[in-house]
Amino acid sequence: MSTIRDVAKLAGVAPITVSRVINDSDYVKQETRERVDAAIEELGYIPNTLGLSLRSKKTMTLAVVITDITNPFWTTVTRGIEDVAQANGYSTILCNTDESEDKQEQYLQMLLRRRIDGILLVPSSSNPDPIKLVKKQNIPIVLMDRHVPEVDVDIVRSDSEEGAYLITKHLLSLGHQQIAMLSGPKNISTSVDRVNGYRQALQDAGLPTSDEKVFWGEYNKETGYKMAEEMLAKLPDVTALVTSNNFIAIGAMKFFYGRKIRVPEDIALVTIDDIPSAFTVAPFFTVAIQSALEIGKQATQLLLNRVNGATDAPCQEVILPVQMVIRESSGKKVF
Amino acid sequence: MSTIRDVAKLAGVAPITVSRVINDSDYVKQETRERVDAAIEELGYIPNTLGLSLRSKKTMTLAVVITDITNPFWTTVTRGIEDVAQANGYSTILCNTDESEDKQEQYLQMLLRRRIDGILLVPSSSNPDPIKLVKKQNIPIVLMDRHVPEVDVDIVRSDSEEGAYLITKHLLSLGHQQIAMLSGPKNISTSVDRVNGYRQALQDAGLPTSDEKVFWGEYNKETGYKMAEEMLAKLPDVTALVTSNNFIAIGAMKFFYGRKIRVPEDIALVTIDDIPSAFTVAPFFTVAIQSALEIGKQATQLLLNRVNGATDAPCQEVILPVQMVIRESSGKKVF
DNA sequence: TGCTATTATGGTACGCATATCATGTTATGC
DNA sequence: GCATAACATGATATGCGTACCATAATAGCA
Repeated sequence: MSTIRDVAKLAGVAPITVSRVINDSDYVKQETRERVDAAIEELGYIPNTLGLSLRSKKTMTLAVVITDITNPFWTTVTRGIEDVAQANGYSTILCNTDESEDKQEQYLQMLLRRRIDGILLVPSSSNPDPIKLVKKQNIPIVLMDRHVPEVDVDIVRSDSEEGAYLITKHLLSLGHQQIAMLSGPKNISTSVDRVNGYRQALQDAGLPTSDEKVFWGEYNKETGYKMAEEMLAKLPDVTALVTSNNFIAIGAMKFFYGRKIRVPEDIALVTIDDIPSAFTVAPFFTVAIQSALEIGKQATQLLLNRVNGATDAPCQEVILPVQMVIRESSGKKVF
Repeated sequence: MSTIRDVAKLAGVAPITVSRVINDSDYVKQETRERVDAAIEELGYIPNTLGLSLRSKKTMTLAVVITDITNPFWTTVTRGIEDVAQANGYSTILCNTDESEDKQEQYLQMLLRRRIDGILLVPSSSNPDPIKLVKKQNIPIVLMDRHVPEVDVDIVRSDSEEGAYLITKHLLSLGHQQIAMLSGPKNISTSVDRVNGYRQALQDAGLPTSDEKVFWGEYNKETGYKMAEEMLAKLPDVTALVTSNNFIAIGAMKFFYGRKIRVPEDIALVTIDDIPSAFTVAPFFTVAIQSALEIGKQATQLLLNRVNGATDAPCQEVILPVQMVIRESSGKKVF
């Protein structure tokens, strides 16, 4: 692979002149420019950004660290990130942690070694240490979706608590009194927030908020299934269900389907996080929708402000509103 | 951010000694090692791979260029790639072209500039030029899923033709004679192959293979919907449908659902590419399943063989078998 | 004791693009 | 015709980690 020196030699100029032609950064005589362009063409020269990055201490790269690449919610966030990054001349590296702290740790190390300019992170747990490590290296970082205690850091997230509150209230307004919650992990803030929103709604309605109605699991279909099973065994009187994300909802649905329990006739079901329309024939779930694209865009904008040094303002928390969409799964009024 | 020289100074040794400690690459006295480790710790030193890559001409990075990050088929392929890459000490950069040739071109340029070690590409069209460009730079490249004419290049793909052949034959075996095909784009090999498989099955059954029964669209839900609509208007006698991928199938289903046309009672439907179980309550489509994970793994293995210089064998084409799974959407025997 | 093998450490140069400074040439204005 | 501005090109140094070569101290052995 040829270098700028090869091009220079072939064109009979100094390397710096080639650089000037490529970047259009200074006076170059038309005739020289043509000679250089011809040499570039002939050699198939492609500039090497490694040398440049080494010198400029800029890689023009942002890292995106998400927890589940198979969840369209995150790929949509990623799309938002890519759009804003690209528009500002930045590339992105996408890393998938599978909700594993170990993988997250490994990826962060790798990214720091590569001197990427900034990180967009969905933390795989509430452990603040990995974030502290990044901050210590003075690499700008913005969290998405989940907050983490003990660190001062920019974050863009949806109002999980409000979302859960809204959909729970919707169930209450339909007349349900026995409402259970199938939640995500205890060490992820969104799970906790959503449980809190659910509890708040019950409390505001003057209903008890017993711990036994809350089930903690993972953000996936399998534990959704298991939690629904467990719930039914323990609490046969439950008439409505709040699930903490789309996969849990599908898992629960699968369980009910297998047991010939009808949704919403036998049990009403609402969830947070929509199932992307590409996968659904007819939207069915009553949901609190987070605007994934917006999370990605705003987080990236925030990050770029830091990266470009445009801001050294104190860290901020951007909380985006959620939107409730009422569909079939929550059913009609029950009295 | 500190450098190896800062560490060296603090530990009172030469930079190269620090390098030896970090990489465990040569004799270092225990006591020196401890001093260096302490200095690394104190400064929070993280090695910079840019300098190394510049010198070694290895970035230990593979690029993954896919066409649709929201399609779980591709994210599963990506997962397979990541697994094998990671196991061999390579990182991956994921790029999403949205089926756009322009975006693909841009990404390839960017990747070449970064001197990534190899590329795993799902070509966004049958245009061989972008691939020729990469080959000209001597960067190993492996295609996935789709073949492209006029270039000698490694490729790992499923047997699309066979898949379409199998599911069409299944429809024939159930007694259907009027079978239409909703296909992907004309300039993507998988679409063409699948149409060919469909035609072959009809031909083998002694049925005509008229062009008007084949509809060409995009690999997404929207054109699936539109093609179904168009198909019904033009060919009301059709009793069964082959769709070329999962999103087209869902789009068609949505159309039938809106028109209260029952699948499979009123029209049978089979497709290629499964809908991942995470999104489905009860699997419904009769499908020809491609093993996405396997495509990713084998493609990466092939690529790494080239990258490590283990092989300069002629390019090969790996064709993986597809598996037919019969479910409800194809219905029962009709006579 | 003297000699080779092992252990331990350092100096220099390199890869690539460009910032900075320097120099030379042509055009412009009065 | 001369000073100044605009145009045009180049030499050198830099960032970071390590390959390569060199040196020195210690250990092992005859």
